[in-house]
Amino acid sequence: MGKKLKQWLKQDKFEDLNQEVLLNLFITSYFLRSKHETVMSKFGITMPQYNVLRILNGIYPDGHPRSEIISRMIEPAPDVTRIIDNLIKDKLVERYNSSADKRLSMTRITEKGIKLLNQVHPEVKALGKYISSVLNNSERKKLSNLLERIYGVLVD
Amino acid sequence: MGKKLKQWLKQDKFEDLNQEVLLNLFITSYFLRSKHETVMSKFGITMPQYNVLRILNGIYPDGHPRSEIISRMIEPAPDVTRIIDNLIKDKLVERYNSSADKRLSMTRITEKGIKLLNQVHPEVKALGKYISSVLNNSERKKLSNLLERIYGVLVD
DNA sequence: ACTATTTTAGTGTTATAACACAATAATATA
DNA sequence: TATATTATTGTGTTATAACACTAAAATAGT
Repeated sequence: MGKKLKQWLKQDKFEDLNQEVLLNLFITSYFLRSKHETVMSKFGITMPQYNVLRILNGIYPDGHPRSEIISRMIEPAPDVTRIIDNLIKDKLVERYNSSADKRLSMTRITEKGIKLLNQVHPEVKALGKYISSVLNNSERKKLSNLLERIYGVLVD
Repeated sequence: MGKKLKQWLKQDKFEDLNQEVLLNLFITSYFLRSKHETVMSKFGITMPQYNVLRILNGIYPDGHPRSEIISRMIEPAPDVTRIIDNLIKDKLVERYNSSADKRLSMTRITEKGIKLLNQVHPEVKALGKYISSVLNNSERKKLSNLLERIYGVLVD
């Protein structure tokens, strides 16, 4: 119990169970995010960029205003403007103006962006399969449920 | 099931259970890290800085070489040199040379650093109590166990 | 209809992170 | 012992993140 945690941190005791959960959560997230980033870098994009592409792909052929993109991100980034700027440089997305609300700066994914996403997708899915290789169906459901209860109060 | 996740991402369906677990993990980690960072910023330090202080506190009055600090971090940072530089500016840690191995740049926490850590500690613990307010004892143990099994292969 | 407030985007600046590289010391090998 | 390899740290550079601020347009209130 807590053996892996001890190995990771080279530490042999912890404050209490809460701290143990907290640390395990951070470590697991870091572990998986690293793997994720490795995949993304193979395609020349970063995690936040992938996130934006994924969101825009969901509403293609329409686009989203900047604020909407932020609110749909896993980790809302304050600097989405520059993330989009960089995606535009690579022609993976494009900006256009909303006729309804002139303040809004809309962004939509391009065909090149979709093509890239389709290449990335299988590798992301393979990464997901790793999880099912270590946890069975009911365990994954249980884990998902426990996690949602932690951040759940926020979205109540 | 997956209701909170849907609310967070404003998305109504997911690839599969693996993706659901992955997303919930990232979101929960982000959620807790944000709370953590808010606490830290009240004391004028960042998360990586807190991490280093916590590690050095564990071996006080001795110190650790840079490489050892990195290997004990939750998220190993490549740029620990500068993190330490900043901590030295605030006199929270200090450098000294190892007589055994002249390559090593040792760092130890100062009394001021320990004092700060003692102030931060109750607030971090309060954050931990949040977890026990939403998950009971056996649930936290279960969660911890499931998480360790995900990153566990790495430290085998 | 006019004014105040709110929402939204982008920019400028500073700090931090990521990555490659150089320098020095220890260790391994011949 | 002499040399090659490895380990460790620090620096230089570039890119990204964080934060405050400005400007413009929409909305609310009078």
